[in-house]
Amino acid sequence: MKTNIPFKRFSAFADLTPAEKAALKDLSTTPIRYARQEVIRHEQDPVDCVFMLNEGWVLTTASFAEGDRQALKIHLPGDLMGAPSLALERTAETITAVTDVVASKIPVQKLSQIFAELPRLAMLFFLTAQEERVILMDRLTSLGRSSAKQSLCHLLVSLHDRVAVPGKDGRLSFELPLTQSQMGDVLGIHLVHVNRMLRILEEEGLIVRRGRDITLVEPEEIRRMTGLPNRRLAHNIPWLPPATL
Amino acid sequence: MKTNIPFKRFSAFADLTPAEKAALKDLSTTPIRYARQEVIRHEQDPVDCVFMLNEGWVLTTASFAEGDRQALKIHLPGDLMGAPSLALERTAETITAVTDVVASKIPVQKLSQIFAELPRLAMLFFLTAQEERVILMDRLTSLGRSSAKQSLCHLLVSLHDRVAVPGKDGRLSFELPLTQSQMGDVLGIHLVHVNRMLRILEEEGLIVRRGRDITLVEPEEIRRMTGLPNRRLAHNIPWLPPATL
DNA sequence: CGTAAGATTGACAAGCGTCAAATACAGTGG
DNA sequence: CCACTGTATTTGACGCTTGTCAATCTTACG
Repeated sequence: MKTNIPFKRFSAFADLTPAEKAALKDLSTTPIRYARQEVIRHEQDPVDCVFMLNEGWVLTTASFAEGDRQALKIHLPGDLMGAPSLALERTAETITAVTDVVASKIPVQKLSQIFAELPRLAMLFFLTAQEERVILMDRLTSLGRSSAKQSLCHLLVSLHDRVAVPGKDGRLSFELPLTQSQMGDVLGIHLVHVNRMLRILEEEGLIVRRGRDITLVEPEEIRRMTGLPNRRLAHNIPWLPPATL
Repeated sequence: MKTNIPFKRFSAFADLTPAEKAALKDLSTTPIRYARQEVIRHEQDPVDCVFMLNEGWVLTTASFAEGDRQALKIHLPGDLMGAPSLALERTAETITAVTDVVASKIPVQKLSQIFAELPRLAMLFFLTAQEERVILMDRLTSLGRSSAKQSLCHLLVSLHDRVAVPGKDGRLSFELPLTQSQMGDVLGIHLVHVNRMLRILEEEGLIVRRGRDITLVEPEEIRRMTGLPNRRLAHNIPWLPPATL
């Protein structure tokens, strides 16, 4: 059940036809390498493309007054990056490489062409945007209604669900390349408090940390603690526009 | 420069052709009336339509543990409601009438038809979803990085920008049908604290309240206090798919 | 081996939540 | 028109979560 990395999230909604796969492959230009910490696109820049992330972790942030910033999205390979700014005159988000990264530009004209020629694919773009709204809505709920500890749990299970793979001991674990400061930017709390909460979760035996590796010992317990419902994506949506072969 | 209320936000991005206008008009079924406080759609319901709001104020919320809830969006006439849940098996959002409301259902099949036949309109739906993401991102920043007072300012200017009309004294003011408890749901703070912050803003001479009417005496000062940048929507986007006449 | 970035810890202060009670207001029925 | 009743607003007191400041310790890396 392995799919092409780019746009892998589309396959949740529908199986792509050859024509659709070809169009997606044709979408991006030459992949570009970015070093750790490098800014891929800065906020206030003019909008002329979106990005497809091929390798590495990327953080999208909005800057607030005086050095404070809020992380808006943690991007993993297969993610479309920078799309929200399509609606704006100037970019709202700074896109920064967390690790070494490979990404490719997608010119807006190419996106437009998809909408003109492959309506079902266009709908998948639309649905992915709605999915991102749901993710933001859940984060808003987490930030607004729960404690820092609960928000941290939400962050950890979300990442766990996206990237965890079985380790030697059979337990699911993953490498977390974010600094505690960056996690604070995601959660809207200060790094000192991130550290406190991580220590508490570790003392409670819910997680284990070794270097950058993190293991959720009790993933379902942690998920319960978030206070948020489990979302299930729509699959094989029956009402999509007809597929182009 | 008056436009049809439904989908009025589309006109920010492009001028609609007659065929596009006709398709939008054909989109919704018979308008339905909902009384104040009535639930239009409950979370966990199956997803079979979205809604167009024609009249009144609507609050979209997600429930958290034990009576706590987070407001995700304040809907005003012309807004598409319930779209994020299109990506899900079950609805994520409870849609509730704040005032008496008129809204119409849009079956998903009709939406699909638009994508199949009117690519430029499809792109406008896509861009509106991205705009909503930006709005959520700014709210996330506001919640995560600023004080309750600043968040409240953000809420007030946002509503001001959307609905304020000149009053007798020439100042812009508007009717705010939300209770302080509902405002707390929006801001992720408790109603008691909403009240405190409103009083402080009033003591500072930044706002004036009379019943449900609220006037921003110093709108630009309040906007500055939010700490967020002014966003400007893209206008007359040059790269849209060709229009269908 | 030296340096810088990140992690950790402690002490204290501030913002906001929580509880509780009083007041104002709107809608309803007599 | 008024009394009644539920809902929304307002205010005060107090405590907990989180922010802030500062110092130390660890790790990564040249």
